[in-house]
Amino acid sequence: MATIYDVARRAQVSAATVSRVLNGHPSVDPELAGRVHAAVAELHYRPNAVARSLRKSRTSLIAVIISDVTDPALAATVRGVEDMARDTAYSIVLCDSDEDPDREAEYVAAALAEQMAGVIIASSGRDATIEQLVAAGTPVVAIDRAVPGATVDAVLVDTVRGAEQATAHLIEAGYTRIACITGPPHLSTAGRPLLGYERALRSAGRLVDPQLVRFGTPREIGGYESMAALLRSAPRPDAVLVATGMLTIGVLECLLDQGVDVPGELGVVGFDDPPWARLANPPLSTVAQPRYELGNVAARLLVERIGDPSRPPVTVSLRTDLQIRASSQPGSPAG
Amino acid sequence: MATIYDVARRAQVSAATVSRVLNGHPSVDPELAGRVHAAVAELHYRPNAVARSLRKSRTSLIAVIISDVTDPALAATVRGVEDMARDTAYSIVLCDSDEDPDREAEYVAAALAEQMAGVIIASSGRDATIEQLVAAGTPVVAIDRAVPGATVDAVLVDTVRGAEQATAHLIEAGYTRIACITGPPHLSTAGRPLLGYERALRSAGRLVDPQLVRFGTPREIGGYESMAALLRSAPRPDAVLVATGMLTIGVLECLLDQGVDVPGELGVVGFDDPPWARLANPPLSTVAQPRYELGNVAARLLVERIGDPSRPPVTVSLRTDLQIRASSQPGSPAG
DNA sequence: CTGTTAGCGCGTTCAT
DNA sequence: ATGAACGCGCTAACAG
Repeated sequence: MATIYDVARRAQVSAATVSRVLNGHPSVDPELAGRVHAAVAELHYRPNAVARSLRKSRTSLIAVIISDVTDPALAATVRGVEDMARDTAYSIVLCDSDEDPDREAEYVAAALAEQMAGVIIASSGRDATIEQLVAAGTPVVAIDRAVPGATVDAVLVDTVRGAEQATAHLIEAGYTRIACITGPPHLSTAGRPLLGYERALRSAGRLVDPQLVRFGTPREIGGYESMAALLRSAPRPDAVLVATGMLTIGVLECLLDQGVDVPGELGVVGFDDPPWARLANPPLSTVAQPRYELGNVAARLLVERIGDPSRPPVTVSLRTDLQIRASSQPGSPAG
Repeated sequence: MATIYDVARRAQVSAATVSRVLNGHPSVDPELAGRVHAAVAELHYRPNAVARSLRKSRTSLIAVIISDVTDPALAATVRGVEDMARDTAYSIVLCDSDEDPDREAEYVAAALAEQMAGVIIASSGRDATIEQLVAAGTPVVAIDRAVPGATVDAVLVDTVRGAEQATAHLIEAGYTRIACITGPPHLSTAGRPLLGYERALRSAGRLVDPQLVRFGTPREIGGYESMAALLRSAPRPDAVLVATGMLTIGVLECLLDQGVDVPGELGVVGFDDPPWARLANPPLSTVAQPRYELGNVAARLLVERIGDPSRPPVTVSLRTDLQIRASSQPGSPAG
């Protein structure tokens, strides 16, 4: 590969001048600049980004630490980050942590070692991880999680309100024993929908029955098992709110296997609004989340912070959108 | 941040020794190694990966260039790459090209500028893109696409056979006017399933009616529009094979909107086998593809090639698995 | 086995 | 406005 010195020689200038031209430094003789550009083209010169990064102590890489890209909601978020990153000449490094704090810590360590420009992280909850980044002066944006002390920017979805609306809808539809299946209790992403669920019940003068609240393991299997447990309990619930898209799939698989009639025997509202929600049998009511926008906003905040590290941290909360379909309306024709 | 010299000073050794210890170089006095490790711990020293990369003219980054990570099939592939990459201490840089050759070229340029260790690419078809990588000596693995001249390693799914089996199944189920909706004609990923479809028809002594073959634009919308066009045509098809997961969603949306009875009025076999396939109304028959494994194998090949650039290129072909459900069996109870 | 030296390619002083 | 010199942090030669 040609270096900046090769270009300099060919253009009859110094390497410093080549550098200036390439970085759009203002005061350079147009004549020389022309020669430089010509030499660059002739040699197919491409600046070495690694050398530049070493010199500037900063790469143009943004780490995105999430649990798993195969979760469609997270893939959408990643895509939102990437589109913004591209516009601002950053590349993204994908880090799937599977909610494992140790793996998350490894990725954070890598981000530090690689001198990444910033990190967007859906933290599984160990505060020390984010603190390490902050301590190193690396710009961070937390997603899906409020950070205690608000030391960093954060972008989240108002799942409290989303769950509250969904639960209110189920109550209004006439369901009386409404269950809630959410994620592992140690994740804050699990607690927030639960809060909304409880809030709606209380607003309607209902009691919260602990028997009807289940904390599933992540992914489909958690939804499947939690639903199975609920069906075995007595008395059975007559409706269920499921707090993530992945859990929702497991719940529906369980209901299919058990031959439960939806929405007659059991009303269902899921989370996330995948394209197949209306193709399901019956069409599935969901709490739609702006996952792409979440990533996009997070990336914007990160880029802003890289540009101005002293800006006070902000927290952005995005709203959900309740999509009512047949699965939560007992009066409508069943599938 | 502490540098290798800080560690050297504190451990009373030279920087070279520190480097040797850190890189597991064989012959170093255990005594000195101990001092180095102690100093590393005390200073919280973390090697600067950028400096190392500059020195070695190679980073530990692998670029994964695909069309769009929000396609679940591609997300699974990316995950397959990442798991293998993690095991071998690489990080992955995600590049969504949206099938745009220009954007793809940009990402390739970035991979070169960033001195990435290798590239895994689902190329949209411009040969020059891959050639550029090869010319620069960057290890490449092509996925979902055979490369002319077999100059690089490739991993693909035998969609020819998958489509052939699916079509044969539709014929056997009694359908007589079987249509095929595939991707844009300029993508080789579109042509291969088509080939299998035609092959199955010919084997059964049927003619291939060009009216029944549609090349959709990518994503759901392409499936929707192609299906709508087929429904307007006369005589209508009585079955359809859809060659990608994203197109399949669009097709099903169209059928739902048009109130077409599946599988009675129209039999459907889709591609990819998402968890929701059995939750659909009616449960969807699909050609399941080993997408995770595809990425995993591609990553393994890439790592091998990085280790031994002279190894002759290989092409690996993975098999599909036909999942027969209600959508392609007119005899079974409709949804 | 260890230390000294050199240089990966670039951006940025400091002079001119 | 331009060029010379230096150093970002590390590892690979080479000596010893």
